[in-house]
Amino acid sequence: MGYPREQSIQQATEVFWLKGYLGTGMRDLQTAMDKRPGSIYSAFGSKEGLYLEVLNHYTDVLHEQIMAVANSDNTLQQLREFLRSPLTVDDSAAHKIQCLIVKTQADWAELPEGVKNALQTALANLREAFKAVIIKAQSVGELPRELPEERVAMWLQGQFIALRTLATSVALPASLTWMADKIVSDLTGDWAQ
Amino acid sequence: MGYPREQSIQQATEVFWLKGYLGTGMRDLQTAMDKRPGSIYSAFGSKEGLYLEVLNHYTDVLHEQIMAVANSDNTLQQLREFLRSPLTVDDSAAHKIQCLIVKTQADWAELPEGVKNALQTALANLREAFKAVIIKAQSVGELPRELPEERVAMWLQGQFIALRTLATSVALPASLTWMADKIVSDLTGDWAQ
DNA sequence: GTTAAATTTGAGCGATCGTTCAAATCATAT
DNA sequence: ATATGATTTGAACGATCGCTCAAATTTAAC
Repeated sequence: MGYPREQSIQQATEVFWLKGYLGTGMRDLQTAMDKRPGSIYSAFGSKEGLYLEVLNHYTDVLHEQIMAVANSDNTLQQLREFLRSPLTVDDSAAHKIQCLIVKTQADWAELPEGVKNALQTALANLREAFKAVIIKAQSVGELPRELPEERVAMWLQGQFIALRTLATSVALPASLTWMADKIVSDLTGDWAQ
Repeated sequence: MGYPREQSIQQATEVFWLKGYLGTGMRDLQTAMDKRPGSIYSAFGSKEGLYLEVLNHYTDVLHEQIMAVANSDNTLQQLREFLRSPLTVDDSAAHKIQCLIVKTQADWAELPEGVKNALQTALANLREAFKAVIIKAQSVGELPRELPEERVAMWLQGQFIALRTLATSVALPASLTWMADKIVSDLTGDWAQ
């Protein structure tokens, strides 16, 4: 029972990531998961319940990726790789570039209360992970000690969002790689190229 | 006939901005515009047609704001003001912070082809306006001549998107003002504060 | 004041939405 | 083999979706 559930969540993730929360219909999910409505509802309760599990899984994966940066040596180098990595996917996975949280947040006014809360929590969790990156970079001497960590973490999260959003509409990977590098430069504080 | 049409577009803008393209129903628009369906359809053809006029109007206003920065003296100072300005609206207008184009783009996979094209065009137009700001700043000596203008314009558009997106979920205006200032600092190249 | 054209009205169309639930099927234990 | 519980099925519900169009109303011209 455990494994098929994980698989269902991943299939549902594909759909929500492609179509958004409002744009995804239960029938889309039924097709992607190859399950009938009663089955989905007994397992997840509602469209909202299914989305919440999808969001949790998505956030966990992203959180781990960022914490891997924070736990590495050469933090800034790993951060640069992290920022660059999603910009090279093939066209068929183009919808996976945009941050799922930001994408869902666009439907804010129409979302169930539970989804709104989960989005806020997810954003805060990821901001904490970015903060861990900052602090680690400070501890290894790659960043100055006297930074306002909270604000820099928010700024870094904003840069991540900007990169992922631009990547959905800007066709040139070289420009995005350039921007990823500039972000790291702006983090350290000198304008390099 | 001309003026009421303008008024209708503004009322429709409110709804689309609050609820997004998919989240907005014709009945929401009928209520906001105080018109019955046949009237709206004879004037705008379809929900898509109405949205396209809304998007055009929104883009025009934003384009003018950015060009006002480009046409001012003290370009970077005006840019800072422009980046700061939307972060101080009251809560009832909170939905007007997020960029309408980015918000609509989140529903990408489910949008009519005409809306997709219009979004791409709008983003490109605004990027041109940001580029005009860069070039003006160069011409008055506030930025170095040898910048890659296209990429910096894309970067600046990304910063704008990041600020507006963060502002919808971060409660502290001071942090966002700090970030707006950092954006201008990163544009000139030195890490101030 | 009458007429013709332009505009608005609002009931209602077919399609799709999220969801339910009785019945069928599958799994497990004895 | 058979009984029992867990799971899945799929038809169908009420609500809402974008949209249509004949009828009513408003506007403009003479």
